[in-house]
Amino acid sequence: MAARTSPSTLRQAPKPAAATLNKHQQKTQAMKLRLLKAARRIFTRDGFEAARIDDIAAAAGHTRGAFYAHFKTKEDLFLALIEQETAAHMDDIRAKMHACTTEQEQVDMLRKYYSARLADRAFSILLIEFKLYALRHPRLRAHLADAHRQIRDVLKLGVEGLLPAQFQVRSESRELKRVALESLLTGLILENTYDPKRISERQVESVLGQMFDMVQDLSAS
Amino acid sequence: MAARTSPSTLRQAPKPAAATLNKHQQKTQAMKLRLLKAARRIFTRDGFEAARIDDIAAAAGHTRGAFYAHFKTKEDLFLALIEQETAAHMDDIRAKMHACTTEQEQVDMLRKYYSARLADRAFSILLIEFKLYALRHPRLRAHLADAHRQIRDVLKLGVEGLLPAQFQVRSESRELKRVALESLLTGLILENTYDPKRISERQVESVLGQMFDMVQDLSAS
Amino acid sequence: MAARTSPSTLRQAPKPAAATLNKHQQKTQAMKLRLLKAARRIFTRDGFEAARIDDIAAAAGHTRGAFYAHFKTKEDLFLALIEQETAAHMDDIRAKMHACTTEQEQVDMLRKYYSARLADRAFSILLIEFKLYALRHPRLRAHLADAHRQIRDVLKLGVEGLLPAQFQVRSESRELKRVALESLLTGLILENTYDPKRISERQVESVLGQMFDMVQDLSAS
Amino acid sequence: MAARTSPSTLRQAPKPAAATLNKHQQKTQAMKLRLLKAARRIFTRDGFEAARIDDIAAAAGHTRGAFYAHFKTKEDLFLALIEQETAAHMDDIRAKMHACTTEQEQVDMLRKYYSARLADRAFSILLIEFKLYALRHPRLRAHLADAHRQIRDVLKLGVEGLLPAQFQVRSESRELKRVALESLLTGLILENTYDPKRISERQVESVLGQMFDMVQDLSAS
DNA sequence: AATGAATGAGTATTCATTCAT
DNA sequence: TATGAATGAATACTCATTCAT
Repeated sequence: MAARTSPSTLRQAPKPAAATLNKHQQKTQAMKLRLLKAARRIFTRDGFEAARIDDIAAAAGHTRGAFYAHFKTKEDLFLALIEQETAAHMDDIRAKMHACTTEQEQVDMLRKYYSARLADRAFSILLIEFKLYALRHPRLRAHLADAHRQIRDVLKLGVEGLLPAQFQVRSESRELKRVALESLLTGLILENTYDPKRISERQVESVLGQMFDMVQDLSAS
Repeated sequence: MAARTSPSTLRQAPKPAAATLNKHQQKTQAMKLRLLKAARRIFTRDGFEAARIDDIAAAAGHTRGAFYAHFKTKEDLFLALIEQETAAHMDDIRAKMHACTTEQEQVDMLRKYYSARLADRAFSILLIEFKLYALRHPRLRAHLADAHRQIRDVLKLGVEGLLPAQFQVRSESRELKRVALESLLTGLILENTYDPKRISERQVESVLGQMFDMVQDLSAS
Repeated sequence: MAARTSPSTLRQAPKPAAATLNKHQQKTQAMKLRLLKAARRIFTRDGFEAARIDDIAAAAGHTRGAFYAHFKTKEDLFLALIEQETAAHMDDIRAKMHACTTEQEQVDMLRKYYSARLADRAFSILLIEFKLYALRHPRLRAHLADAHRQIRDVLKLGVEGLLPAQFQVRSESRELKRVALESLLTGLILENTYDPKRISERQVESVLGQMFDMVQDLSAS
Repeated sequence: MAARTSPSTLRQAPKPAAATLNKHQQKTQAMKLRLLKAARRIFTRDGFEAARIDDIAAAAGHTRGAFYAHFKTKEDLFLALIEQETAAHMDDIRAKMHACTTEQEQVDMLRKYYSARLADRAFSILLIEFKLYALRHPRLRAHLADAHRQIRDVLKLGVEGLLPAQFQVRSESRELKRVALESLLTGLILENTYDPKRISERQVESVLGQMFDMVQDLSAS
């Protein structure tokens, strides 16, 4: 019956959760993770639209039916994947933040983070494709964007307060800067992947780094 | 029939071209243009994959058959359209540059140009889709990127020397700045269209404007 | 498990039956009845093909597994339901017959019975669907028709002798009249449900009533 | 593009119609008829729901695509088939009417007509199934019933005035009698096909004949 | 050049049924 | 007996492309 994957599914109350899982639930959880792993592989390889459920299920060592026992639709799976990825990113940032002692270290860490996403361009491109898909399906767009935003919001809470001063300004302004950097990153990755001769990976990194430094001067409008 | 539209098809030696065309050729050329115009409308409305040949042909006042008499495939039409549009954009910039008398006017013109593209977001999105399509079809990617670059290069020659001082630095640096701004624009348009609640059109314009001003400080790497 | 439900399953030797049932068997029997009740609701609501096992099981307060512990297949359940209902109808008539004291009362009762079936059109339609299903599955048809007829025959015995004079003629003739009226009812219900504009419920009742009165003149052929 | 088959498609203005058809149109018409013939065979063999478009197309010597060039959907095809059959029946009645000299002959002819439909029970059963299908798809029901009614109405016009006196009463009453007889026929055919032991074909014919005679006394309600 | 009939590839999803617990 | 994860069969319809005129 594939319970609708809510943003919190994978991040339930930490205490009882993992501990309380009986054998059955553990198996279910494992299967879900296997499917997500397979989905990431197939989605990044073929793109969201071209990816076939059968391929994903097979990549997870099962058949179609198993997939539908865990996810309602292909979109649902994609959202779950985004959530997982976003959560992993957030956890990563959080961990690294804790390891920083000075504010400068934190700034450097964040710059590195954006640069690092270049290494995972396949996922960034997948995200672009998904947004395009949403745009072309108006009835879904609002719903998907909401779900997407919700995922970000829920996970962001855990990072709050850990960011260095210049990212602490008004929340609104902070978010705007983040969007600007992410959009730039998105655009650069697309261009670099489409035509590496026009802009190389090194150049993308350079532009991104400089923009990262400039962004502090951006004023919310 | 339907010769594969090469990048130069629409931009042949200007002088003999129109003159030498007999009535038959003129008719053919007119039909082709009508199809391209229709294609622009349908492609931006529905996207590449969802756009139907029938709709495009109908929008041009004909049926399928007419389409196939002028273009080999849907992809071929898509490519021709992108090429035509890219060329048109470049021509547009060149023309406006010529109309500028002071350096400040030129800077203002360029800022306006970027802002203006916000108004034609449908085409920007189609361009994203085009690049994504190219990425998912490796055999085409290199070819398309080359053709695309070639168009830009040919047309850029006419713009050279017209740009204001701060855009004149090393050509390489100038091109990098342009790519950075375009990428930012692309990313922002995508995000704004996908989720206007995350970043509004006004905010996109603001961010873009500020980046436009800052970009002079970008150093080529 | 789940023994194929034979026509006699629910009508075993009355005496030892209920008495001999131990707690376990009683529970089982109760569950079975709950499932049949749920099945009636779902089948009449959705039709045989569209009805989902999950819905039926859920309507009975359980899950799939419980269903398969009691019935071999969906078809098996369908058959059991038809059998139960047919038996119930016959029992109903018999009981009401007993309650009649004059011949006129009996005739009125019968007329009411036919009218009443209009109120339960959902079941009449399900019965049509059942017969159609049987027709499309030749291997089942003969078996089902036999079982169906057997039920009628067994239960009819109890009604014999209770019918008013004009229904007493030769049993063969009586049965023919009954079939004619039932067939007319079936056809009218189907048409009225399909297109109430062609024949309204009031008209159905009127036609049925007149035919009921005329039927005495029907001669067995 | 499969023009929506309107009730008049097959019965256009008689004079210019057949004559004006050019080779192309004649071919198209022939293909359509071939598909209808195939549809009748497959539909009556497998039933409406179970019949596969591919099978129908194949039976007509073509592939799916050819089918969709002539009919919008399976339902559309079915409606076209009903129209064709109804038209054929009407034509048949009309012709036979003309051949009658006395009123009594006409009544006998009509009685024979109803009896004759017994020979085409497969089609009657198909009609039952289709109505059931419509019932189970509420969003379609009204539309289908309307289309169905429209077909009957259009074709009925041609028979008007030809019917014997007792069928001439008020049109409303006449229609009700017709529905009653048809419903009875439907119900009897279903029962006879489901269980020939309960009511034989001979008995169906007998019952039908007697009802036919009685029907004159039916009063519209 | 243009028409339009014909081809045929391509797939997410539902659900009855089974099976391990 | 009951659960629920997993299996796998089954199918109408769209539309780019081709081809006979």
